[in-house]
Amino acid sequence: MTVSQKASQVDRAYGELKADIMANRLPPGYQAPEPEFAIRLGMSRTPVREALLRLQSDGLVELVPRRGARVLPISVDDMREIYEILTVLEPEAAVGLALREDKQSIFEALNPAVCAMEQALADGDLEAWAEADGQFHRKLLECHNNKRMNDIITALIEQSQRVRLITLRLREPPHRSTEEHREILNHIMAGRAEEARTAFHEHRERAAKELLNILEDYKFPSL
Amino acid sequence: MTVSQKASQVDRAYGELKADIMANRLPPGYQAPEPEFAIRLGMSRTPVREALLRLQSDGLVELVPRRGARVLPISVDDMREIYEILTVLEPEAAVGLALREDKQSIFEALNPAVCAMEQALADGDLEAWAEADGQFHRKLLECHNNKRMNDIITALIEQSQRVRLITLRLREPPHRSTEEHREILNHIMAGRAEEARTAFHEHRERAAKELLNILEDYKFPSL
DNA sequence: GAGTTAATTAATGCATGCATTAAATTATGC
DNA sequence: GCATAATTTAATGCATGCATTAATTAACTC
Repeated sequence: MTVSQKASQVDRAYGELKADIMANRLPPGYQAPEPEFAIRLGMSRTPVREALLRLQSDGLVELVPRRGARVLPISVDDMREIYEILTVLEPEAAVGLALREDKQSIFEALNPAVCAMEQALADGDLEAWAEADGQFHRKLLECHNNKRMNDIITALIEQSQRVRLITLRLREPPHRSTEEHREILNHIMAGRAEEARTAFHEHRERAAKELLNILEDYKFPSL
Repeated sequence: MTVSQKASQVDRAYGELKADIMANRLPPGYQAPEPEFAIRLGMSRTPVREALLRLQSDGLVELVPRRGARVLPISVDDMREIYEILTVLEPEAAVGLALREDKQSIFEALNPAVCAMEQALADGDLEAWAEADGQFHRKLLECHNNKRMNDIITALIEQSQRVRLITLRLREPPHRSTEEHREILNHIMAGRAEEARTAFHEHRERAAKELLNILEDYKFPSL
């Protein structure tokens, strides 16, 4: 059994604030002094501050001297930054998997996610699709044994999560994207490392372009 | 003039500890409880803890519950992780520069560093060479406008800094490496994006192999 | 009324104290 | 002796208090 590490106040604060931010309950731009968060969470400033510092290093929040913490908005430029990194790092992880021996475990980790995407697409369930998509990317990283890369990518995805949530409904049903995932998995399983890289790279590139277009079209002030 | 933001205790603690770690005055594996650092630095636990948290998110230190903070050793596997990321990210930054319009400012930023490397090599001054090398990589990132990428790479380089310091003397004079830098700069200036990427990629790959070989040959327990 | 200065308010940085609880140490039983 | 239990020690998590200082508001002069 998991030794349910009774969560510290810091963990609670971090978890709740992060969840609130990601779900847009604490919208981008929201700003409040530490004491306010402390009251809201029913604890003293000390653990709250530590949680805010973590969120800051996650890139979700900014601590502005004298004015408290501000939930960071995400601009088009931020998305560009994020996608530039994702488009080279994730494909590299895929390459790593393609070169691995124990393909079976990889398949077991990734195939369910791809199947779930296909199913969700057929059902027209966008939420489920997004969840499965996230699953695929998380599992892929998990299989690739590079903790640092995993952490980096995870943080970037979390930063861009809110934008993706919003744009999810503004785009066409993700047929293409779903196929690409299947294709990437096939390349990995067949050990075609460079093909896997290219496919993944194009996948992210296309996604990035699509997203940036939407953002520019709709002229979101900041998200 | 710069409004010399009087440094907070946290900044001081962070700065000193980081410097001590990077210079191996606090050697990898060194572990001490928070109060000890506090005494050493002549301040209370509060700012020390915050500094340690920062160092933890930098990947230089680990906070072990009940046993204080431990300076993280770097293993061969860590170096692999780090170089896997660097070998794809930095070349991407070089591509970015190769595609830029304002080549002049790029040249002005990077050329001095390459010249310094060439000079230091001629002088047989390894320290100066390493410094110039660092300079080149820092400037390159600075020119490329991707703050996130900059932060990520900087953190990774800092993590591996100590190892590089040690291995610096165990390798051949860096003729090849110096030439590669010149070559990369030439590609960037000529707008040959993909060539810049390849050259940089190979540069990092070679450096990584060299380093990993040394580490394996000398069987460093952990650094 | 505009601009300046004084007074007030409140956020933060840091120190400190204390309860909790894990480690370490000592004592105890077999 | 060795294993276990009891005791002591000490690190940490968190709350709190206070001095400092930036923002804000009020007062005041011209």
